[in-house]
Amino acid sequence: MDTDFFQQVYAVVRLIPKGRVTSYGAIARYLGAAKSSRMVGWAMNASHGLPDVPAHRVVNRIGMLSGKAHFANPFEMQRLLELEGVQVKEDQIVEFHQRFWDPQLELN
DNA sequence: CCATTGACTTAAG
DNA sequence: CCTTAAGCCAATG
Repeated sequence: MDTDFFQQVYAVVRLIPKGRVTSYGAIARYLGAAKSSRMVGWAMNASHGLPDVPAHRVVNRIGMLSGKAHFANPFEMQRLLELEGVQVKEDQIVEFHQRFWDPQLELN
């Protein structure tokens, strides 16, 4: 389980800076599985109960809160984001292009 | 074992 | 940005 794909996803998600967000595809690309963005989503689905995996900082490529329905309640994801200073309007992250954090570029 | 599903992405129109 | 279509692959039925 050490080099599990899921574990790698969690490792990257934990590195997302507060107030920044990234996409499933960006994470998948960073892990060398560019075409497996869906599996990143699966990993997040399994991340429930893990101590510090900020799943709310991971959205789809246009900054929409596609995973909000999978939280305890659909408002939790938006609430957590706004708590970190990320503004959300109509289930979409405001100024998404600015807020976007690409592990491939920023983590290096 | 085959079929369907899905917290996705890209390309084309 | 919307729609349609196709690719992707683990999990589930």
